[in-house]
Amino acid sequence: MPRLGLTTTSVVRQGAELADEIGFAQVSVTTLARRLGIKTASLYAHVRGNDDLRLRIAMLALEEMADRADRDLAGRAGLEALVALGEVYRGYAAEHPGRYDASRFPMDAQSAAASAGPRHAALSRAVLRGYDLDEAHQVHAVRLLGSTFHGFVSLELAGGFAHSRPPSQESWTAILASLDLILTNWSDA
Amino acid sequence: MPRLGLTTTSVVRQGAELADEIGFAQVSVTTLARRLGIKTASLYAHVRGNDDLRLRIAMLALEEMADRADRDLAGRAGLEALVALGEVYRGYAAEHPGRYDASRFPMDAQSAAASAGPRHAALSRAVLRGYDLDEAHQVHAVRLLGSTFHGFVSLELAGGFAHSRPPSQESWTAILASLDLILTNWSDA
DNA sequence: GTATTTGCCTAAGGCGCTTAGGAAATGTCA
DNA sequence: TGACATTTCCTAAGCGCCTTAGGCAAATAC
Repeated sequence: MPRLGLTTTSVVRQGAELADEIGFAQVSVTTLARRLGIKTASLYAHVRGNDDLRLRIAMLALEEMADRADRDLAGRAGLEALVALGEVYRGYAAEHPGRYDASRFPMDAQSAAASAGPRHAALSRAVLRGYDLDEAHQVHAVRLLGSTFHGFVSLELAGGFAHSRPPSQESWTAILASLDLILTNWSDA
Repeated sequence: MPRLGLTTTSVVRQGAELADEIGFAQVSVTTLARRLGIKTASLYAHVRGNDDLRLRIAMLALEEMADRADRDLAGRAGLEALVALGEVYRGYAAEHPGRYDASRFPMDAQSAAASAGPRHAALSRAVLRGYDLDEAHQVHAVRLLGSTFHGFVSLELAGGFAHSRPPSQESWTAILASLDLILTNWSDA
């Protein structure tokens, strides 16, 4: 029997692909093994089990999004940076819906700290540097960005805007403009 | 063997209770049957199966939230109504985390239309009546409210703000004020 | 070329979801 | 009240998924 030369890394990457194809909820050691053409039990050489597999896919997705944001935010500030960061999340969710869902996988504190989660908070703070917020307001602004981006993207992904006009892109643009307005005039609120 | 006199309604209500206690993800015909003190197979007299049970809990949660909003929005307008609507979702999630998670259960178009989902859209539009938005802008504003409320609440529920200062309540207040600012000055954006 | 490690296998136990069919409690109507 | 129909809950059984244990053969180390 020929070997495939799988590693933990490659198995997790294939798991992420599978998530994009059939949905993160359907990804398991069994469905992944089927796709890889091996027996389920064989996967246990690379992954501790079902939860471990799903957790690793989640970590991969968070890393990929952070990498993309690092790249797309370089050299941008203000509204331009805000739009770019939003586009990272929305674009990633559109291209990799399963991975995006995975990134919402609930993690224990240990894994969360080791994940790229903290990088994402730093990315929001980087965008906010282009606005004139003092330290006290900044935390709230970070949370506002996180809430709005995640909220919009997950509603869109779940099909919440699918059967209504106008297309969600218009709302997305309007919402980014609104956020810019808020951040510019934060002190008045 | 004594009968318990279960009905579909009572079974679903107990399922919702169970979701709040152990998390919606853990709710199934098996865990619910255990809690009710009956055999798993017996539940199939009241519910078509696992998915049906979870769907019905989701519909119940949506109805309950809409009822609560109807009650709390009565006689309020403007910022007051905005705060009240936000409080409905955040408060419901705090009191009934499992039910709130259930309300995010992905539904087919058929069930979504039959659910209280449309009532929620109407509730947002009711709040927006207190602001001076023309029809074209209103859709975007509805989506902004939905995104921000859902985004914040689900991040908070997932523990996203748990290990950071200041307490999320402060951010929530700040975010509501921001939304009010946006809605008041929407035309300028 | 031998020894070790590693990748994938088969076998098997346990549990959850679901269907089929039976028995007892409840409801209906003369 | 008593006969019948309905409903509720049961046991039994099949299937699929998750996981562990142990074996064999391919790759690697020396």
